Amino acid sequence: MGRSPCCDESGLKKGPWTPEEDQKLIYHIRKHGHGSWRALPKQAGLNRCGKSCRLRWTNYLRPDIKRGNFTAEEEQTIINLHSLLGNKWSSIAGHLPGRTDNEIKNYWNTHIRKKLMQMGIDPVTHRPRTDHLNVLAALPQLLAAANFNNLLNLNQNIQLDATSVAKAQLLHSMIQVLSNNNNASSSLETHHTNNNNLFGQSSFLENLPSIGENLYDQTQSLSHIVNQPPLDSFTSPIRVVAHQDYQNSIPPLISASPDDESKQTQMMAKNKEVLRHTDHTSNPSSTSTFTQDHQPWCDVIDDEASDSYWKDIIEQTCSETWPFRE
DNA sequence: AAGCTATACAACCGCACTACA
DNA sequence: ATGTAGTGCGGTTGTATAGCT
Repeated sequence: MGRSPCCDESGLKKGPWTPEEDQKLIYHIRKHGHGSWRALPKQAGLNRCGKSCRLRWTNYLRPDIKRGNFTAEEEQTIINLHSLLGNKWSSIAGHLPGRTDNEIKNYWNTHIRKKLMQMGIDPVTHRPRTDHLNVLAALPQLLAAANFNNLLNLNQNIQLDATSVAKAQLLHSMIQVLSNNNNASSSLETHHTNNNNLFGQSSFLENLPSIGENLYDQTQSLSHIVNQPPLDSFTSPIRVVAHQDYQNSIPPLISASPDDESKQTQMMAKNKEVLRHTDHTSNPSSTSTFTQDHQPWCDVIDDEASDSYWKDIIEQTCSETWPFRE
């Protein structure tokens, strides 16, 4: 059960590999296989520990490694899988042939994570990074979104796409926050007082309840029509506690109670089970299917870049809440 | 042009686990 | 039952380089 002391030896070289070292390692492995990693450095004439050789080979020199930029599909797959698996980089790598866990981890930390944060998505939870002050800050956009009738014209278009549902869900959740915090008018008024231009109209506060109810009604009726949680209840960052709960009350934007957390945990387990049964191979086609079936909310939004007010909502919400982010 | 800062990525560290003697 | 070797894995660090002042 002990730990390997392989790297404890002194005198072994550390740091970046030289092309000569790479050549030695490649030549040796091609000729003899890696066999025992511990014995390899000596046999190959390398002044490195076996662990270092193994890492260099598996992360960089292996012939089946796919170098170069990640494709949009790969990026999408990573996001989807990360929302289900968390930081299980090796598991994620199993779904991306030719990519290593280290490469995916680095790409996540340097690109995707930042991207999600800029969109107002918490890269850990895959939920919107909002609190009520953010929602308030985004209210100008919400007001614009009150023009929502086009989107929600159910008489004309009963076949709602995922994008519409995602938008409805976002609004729905924001409105819930408003409703929950409507009593906290002191905070609202403070905000209002300090930001006279925030709402752009002095009568905003008086109109707020009716605006909220209107949107609430619309999104509420939408959820009834859809007759299922608006998005995959796990993949969507705005989580739905349970179907019946969703129909009877506004779902919480971010679960706060232990009970909600336990439901979410159950949901996560269920989704992982589904993933295990539907996507347990590493072949690209299954990954592709997964990607399409579980397109996350953030990308639904992203796909609709033309809907600028939605992007504005996300961006402003994000910028108001996390002034310290990159 | 020089210095500073941020970013990206390769490599390392250390814990956990399995297999085996 | 116990200790060691081997390996997997996630987190962290180091370094080269691009971008900015």
